[in-house]
Amino acid sequence: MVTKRYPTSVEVARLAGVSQSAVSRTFTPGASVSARTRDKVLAAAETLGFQPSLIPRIMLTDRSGLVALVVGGLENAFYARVVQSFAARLREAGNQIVLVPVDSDYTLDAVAARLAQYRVDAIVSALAVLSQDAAETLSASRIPVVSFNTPVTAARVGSVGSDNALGGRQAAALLHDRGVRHPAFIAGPADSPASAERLAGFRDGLRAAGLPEPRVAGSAYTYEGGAEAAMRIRADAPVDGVFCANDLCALGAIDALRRVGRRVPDEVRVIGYDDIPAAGWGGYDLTSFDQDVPALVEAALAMIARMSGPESALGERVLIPPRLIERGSTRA
Amino acid sequence: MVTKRYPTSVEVARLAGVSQSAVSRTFTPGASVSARTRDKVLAAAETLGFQPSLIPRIMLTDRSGLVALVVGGLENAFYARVVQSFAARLREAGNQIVLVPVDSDYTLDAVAARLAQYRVDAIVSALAVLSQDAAETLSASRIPVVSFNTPVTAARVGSVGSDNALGGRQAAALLHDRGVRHPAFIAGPADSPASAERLAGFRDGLRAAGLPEPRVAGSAYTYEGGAEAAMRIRADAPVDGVFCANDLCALGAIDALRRVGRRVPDEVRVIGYDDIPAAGWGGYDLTSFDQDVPALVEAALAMIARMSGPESALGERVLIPPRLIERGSTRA
DNA sequence: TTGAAAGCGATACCAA
DNA sequence: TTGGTATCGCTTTCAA
Repeated sequence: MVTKRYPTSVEVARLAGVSQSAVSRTFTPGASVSARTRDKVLAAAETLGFQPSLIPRIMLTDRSGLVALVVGGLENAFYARVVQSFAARLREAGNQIVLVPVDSDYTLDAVAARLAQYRVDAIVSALAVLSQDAAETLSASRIPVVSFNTPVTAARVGSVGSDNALGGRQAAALLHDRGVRHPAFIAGPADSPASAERLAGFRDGLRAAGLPEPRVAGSAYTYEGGAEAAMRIRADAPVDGVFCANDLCALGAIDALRRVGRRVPDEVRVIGYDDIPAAGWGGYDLTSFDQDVPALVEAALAMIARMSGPESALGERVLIPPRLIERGSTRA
Repeated sequence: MVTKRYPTSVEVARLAGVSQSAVSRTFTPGASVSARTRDKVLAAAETLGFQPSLIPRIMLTDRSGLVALVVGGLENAFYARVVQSFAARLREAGNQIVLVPVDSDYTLDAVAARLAQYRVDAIVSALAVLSQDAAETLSASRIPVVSFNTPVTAARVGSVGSDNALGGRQAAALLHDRGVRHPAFIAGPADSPASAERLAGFRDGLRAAGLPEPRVAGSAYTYEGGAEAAMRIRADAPVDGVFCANDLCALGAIDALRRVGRRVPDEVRVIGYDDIPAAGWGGYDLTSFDQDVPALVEAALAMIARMSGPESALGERVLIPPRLIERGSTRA
């Protein structure tokens, strides 16, 4: 025999000697119930351990109060912070987070369908890379989608991101100011739009400062990737300033450079992106860009609210200016 | 006017010219439908963009397929890994994760009620500290609860954790072996059971090795906390070996010690716990304990399965032996 | 203020 | 293989 798990409003009503409707009203803020009835109901509910189910309400309203957060790579502290920030704001709004960690785009199709079946109210993709195909799959679910740091064009899909080009330009200006003559860029995955935008801005800034084209090496947005890329760049040419697509890469690069005897920042200046906690740690003291996660999250939620209305905002994009956090890794 | 968000099986049935039951069967694996009917249904479903709702099924079965994961401090890479590991296994089982980041115990009461209303199938608490009160709140929800790294006693609440005492003993043995004479322990928060157990084991091990009682300083399981604690210990006495309650503390301690000119590992050996990625980074090369997250997760899921049955396992506890990962911070 | 009754959108059983 | 119908636990009219 299957154990009955939850008491229902009917059982509470029976115990309290009132109608089921009375129970429902007691748990509906602002409904009209007499104090006497309410007390009886609450007493009965207490005895039975009754918690009104939210499920029927979802059925009635098609709104679940669930917001899906699709993430890859929580090991990057930046995304951990994004999740925390979302969580805090969504909780204030009474929503729950459905976390969907994803390894690659491949699993995203199945995920989108599943989320639709749960009637989630919105999907936030915090994937470093979101393919156009995947975006369209999500778009087809008719659920408002906001993509973090990946501009995509599809109906009911908006995007919010750091102003990467601006950050890139600032990085170039700072390195120039610190006397760098031979700049390099350690990129993220080839298909990462954020990395591409940071590089584009970096190039613009270098050009404006009269500096040469940067050496470029790709990595994987990871510590190890940054270390390898730094070695490839170094074998290539004399480099005295490196802008990295994110902090994890930058930390790997710093360690790799030091391992082969290059001094940071004395011989090579390094800049990262994200301002993760480790950037401030003793041995690194990494100059970086704070993406302003709270502002990003705020913008994402506002966009979702707009898209949840009858008319669907299409392809909207919001950029948040990053804040340069200067530390020791760019000392002149 | 409210926009209708999702097409229903009735609408699909009408369009396909079949009964609603036929639609349901088409989407029920292993149900008997003729190929002809199924094709008509699928075509209609495709046109309308129909995805069968999971909500009615939850109502019928009281099983949502939702598992709640309560976490504090995702900024600790260890918990990020725990979440990823859970996610992977739960997805295989067809479950979704409801992520509940929590700042303190205080919010946990509201959280438990909310989760009960969503009819989540289980709750996993990966909080570093779970008070007895909070455990009882969760227990009262009648939902199976598994607590990570925090032994608690309450009905339907089990716990899974690293064998912290064993780790502590191994840490003592290793330090002794490396010639340490003046040991210290940097603890987590005063109410953290994991920290207390690691310390207890460490004390046992030191005693067995004929070493003196360790100096002890509390911290907050953070980088900054570890740095401060290291300074307090140092002001106190000559210390040449430090076992830290977790890696984050250990990294902070290493940086703080080096800042004041102590050489690690030459003058002071350091051991952490968790084996987070940063432990392997160049400047640190921190010896640590791998808690074996996959095994912990496996054990937690098995426990949940047992508790979901009719009879509720009470206060069960499973310990997983940690693996010592020796690196440069404990070179003799 | 209260109770009765009609849905919400699926599943599952029953006859046909 | 099919279609009709009861059912899950609520919220929401509608009368009383």
